[in-house]
Amino acid sequence: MLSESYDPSSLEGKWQEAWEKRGVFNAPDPDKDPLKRPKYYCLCMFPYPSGEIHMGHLRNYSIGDVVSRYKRMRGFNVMQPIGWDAFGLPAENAAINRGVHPREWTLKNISQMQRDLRLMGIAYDWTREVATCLPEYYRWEQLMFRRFYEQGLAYRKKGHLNWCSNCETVLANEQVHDGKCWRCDGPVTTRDLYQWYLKITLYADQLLKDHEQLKAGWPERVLEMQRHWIGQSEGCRIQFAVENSKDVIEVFTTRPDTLFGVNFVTIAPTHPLIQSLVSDAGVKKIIEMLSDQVKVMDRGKPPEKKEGVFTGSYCVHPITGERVPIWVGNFVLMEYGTGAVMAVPAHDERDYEFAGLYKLPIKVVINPAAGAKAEVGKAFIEAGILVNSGPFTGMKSEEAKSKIGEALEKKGLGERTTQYRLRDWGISRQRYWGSPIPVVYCDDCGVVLVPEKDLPVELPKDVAFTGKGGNPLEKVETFWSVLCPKCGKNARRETDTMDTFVESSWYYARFTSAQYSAGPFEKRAADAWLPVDCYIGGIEHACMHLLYSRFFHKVMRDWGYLSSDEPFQKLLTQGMVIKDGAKMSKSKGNVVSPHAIIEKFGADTGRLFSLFAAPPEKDLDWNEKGVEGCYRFLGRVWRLFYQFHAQLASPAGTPDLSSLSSVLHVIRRKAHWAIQKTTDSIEETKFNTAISAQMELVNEVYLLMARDAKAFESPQGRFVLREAVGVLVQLLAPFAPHLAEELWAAMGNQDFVATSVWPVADPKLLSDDTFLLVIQVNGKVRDRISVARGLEKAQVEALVKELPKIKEQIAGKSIKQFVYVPGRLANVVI
RNA sequence: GCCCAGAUGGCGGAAUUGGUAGACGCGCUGGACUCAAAAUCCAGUUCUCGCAAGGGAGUGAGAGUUCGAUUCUCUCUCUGGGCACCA
Repeated sequence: MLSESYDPSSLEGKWQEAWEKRGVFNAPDPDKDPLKRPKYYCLCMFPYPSGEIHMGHLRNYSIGDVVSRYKRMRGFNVMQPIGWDAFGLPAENAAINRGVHPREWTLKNISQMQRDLRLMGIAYDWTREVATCLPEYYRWEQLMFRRFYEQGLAYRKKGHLNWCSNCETVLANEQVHDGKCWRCDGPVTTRDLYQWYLKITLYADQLLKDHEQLKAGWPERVLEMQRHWIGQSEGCRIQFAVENSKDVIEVFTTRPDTLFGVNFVTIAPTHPLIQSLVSDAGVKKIIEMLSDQVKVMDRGKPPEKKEGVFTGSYCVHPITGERVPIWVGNFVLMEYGTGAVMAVPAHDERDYEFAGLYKLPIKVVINPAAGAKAEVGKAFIEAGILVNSGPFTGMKSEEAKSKIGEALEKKGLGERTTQYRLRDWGISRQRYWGSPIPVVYCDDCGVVLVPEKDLPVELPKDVAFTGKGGNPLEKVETFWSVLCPKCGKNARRETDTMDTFVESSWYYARFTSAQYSAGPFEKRAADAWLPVDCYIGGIEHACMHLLYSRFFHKVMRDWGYLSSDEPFQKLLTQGMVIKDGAKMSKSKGNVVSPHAIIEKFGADTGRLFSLFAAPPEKDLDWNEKGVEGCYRFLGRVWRLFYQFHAQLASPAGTPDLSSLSSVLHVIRRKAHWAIQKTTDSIEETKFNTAISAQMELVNEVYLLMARDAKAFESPQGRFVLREAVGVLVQLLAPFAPHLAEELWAAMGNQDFVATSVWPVADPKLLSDDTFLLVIQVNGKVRDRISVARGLEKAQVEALVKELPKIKEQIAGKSIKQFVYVPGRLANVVI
């Protein structure tokens, strides 16, 4: 028995329970699906369990839920899992600030957020839930680390690293924002530490090339960002022998064609050869100064002005044999290329500026090609024709690039290579709350992997969190004091833990067989489910997470763990939730809690608004009035249904539909139009327009009700009404699933609307015999008439010319042209 | 500085990809219902001139292509995001 007014609180919990009890959203593996449906793996980026769900989550999961509920109704075997990205710094900070153990804090947050997600009614397969902080999960990561190491894909090196003294942890370059720690905003200094690295650079080429496979499903701007992040450039490594020394300075250049224009070589202040090249103590000091500046630059800020100093040493030009002075420049980065550049001031802007600053010679070796022009007082950086370049004079830049490269290769003084901007991924973190790196250091044996049988290396529970003095694990002797697995002597366990991006690099694969206990995941299941068909999350992950997981996927493929090349077929990046012009955040005090919204209006309303207010990829402006509007719409649906629920409660029979009254015909057409529009909009991931189509359908029915209340009483009227309302309920099901389920049941259906078959529009009801012809004169709309389809241009022209309004316009003027677009408009050009 | 994205009523946003600009929602105005209010239903709502019929302007600014431009091209301004002396 339906209540008179829409009361979400009385029905949402009921349906959530019913779905879960019947396991409606639990997906059998595709190769074991009794219904043999095609698979659809829909995944939202899993949350960090920070405590409460926020609006960004509500939005993210509402989007994912529309996709997965829609696909299910379209006949797919949909798997939408959920889990927890549960390692990370906030838990450790909570331990420091509030004395709660990170594990307790995290697990408590998880159970809180599980409740929240259930309240939202998201269609999750809870049987596949994972939490990355549990040994059942991270043990496999340790196993994979072993493989990385065994295959030379993991290595240790001392690095010049960003150090946050606040968090007492190393930060990746990309985790430093404005010279501050991205998480705590504390100041960043530098430190030299041994770190574990994963060789993502080895896959740079593939990560770039396989963009080809992603073109159709990923937003172009994300690919663009990754392209820049990987930063491929073709060029040459060239060796400049240091005069009177065995040392060699190697440079990388994308312009070997300008080799004869080298006036000097500039090396980074942190270049390893500095000590041997610079003798004078005063000069050393300046270089130290420069070196400090480069450290600043490493953190994201270029030096205000170029500075440099002559080392006093020379090197030898690889082809001409000329003496080339060696300078140190504060703008040369040790991290990119070789830490040294050949300076060609005539054809490089930075070198030009530097040469001007220190009054260095500028030798022109490229002339503009015919038609092009060089500007006076500037470097000519484009390609052209070589001059003053010995045997290469007269060649075009492109040709010279390969010819000079060849010549260098012959002499053994250079090679053509591809250079990447991408750096290897440092994964060591000096933190407690992460997966231990399964390594032991032995004085005799060196680096020794923890044997597979001893995995997982579990985090000790009894640890003190003071917030001072580095990683708490270093103070747990029972943890780090171990016997060498190889020789049995006293040894020391690695106390660094892994970057949490490691966990999120393969969780999507774990979901395919979350309970599997013989490996990270079962190959059969992974191959059955992967790649993820639709991956949904924030654009901020464009370069880090989305590159790391692509890298992991390829490595796992090469190990034979799975067979696909790419993890995510389609990527949907969603915008931020904004309120009063700023991102919703605690610090800004403009947070609206999803809880409050669910309590006041129900989950359906919250979901609906987050989908209606903006298309997914755009920022969403939170507006309480708009939320009320969505609530009103659902109420309108409810009242419409309530008014007729006696008629709607059972099937309407099959009356003759060939002679419908015009109002009923209009309703039918609108219902089928709404099916088509909603379907198209969802396919294009424009959920806002899908919802507006449903609103239009409701408005149409209301209008008829107001004008001809008895129209629905005839057998045909009953049929049309039931068809329209039934369609509406189904179209609404991915957006407002609880309400839809309630009304579906009230229509006498025994199954769930969630598993019902998505309606299909009747094409006959989508087109019309006539259309509204727009008539323009010189491109300006002057009239509109309804005309039959299929008229010839001449017929239309005759028709148009007789219209009084048009006659008036063309009186006394000659017609230059008559444009007719069938089905749309006519334009009279006078 | 470089790269990417964007700019449409009072507001959030539509527009079949070159063909009626402003769907849908919010807000506002008026009406019905009510003793009244709320809720609900109906109507109107880009600006501007006009009593009206009707005219004019209009998608950040300026130019261009076209019968026709929110859509394509160029220049500029602003906003958001990313990267940064990348050789």
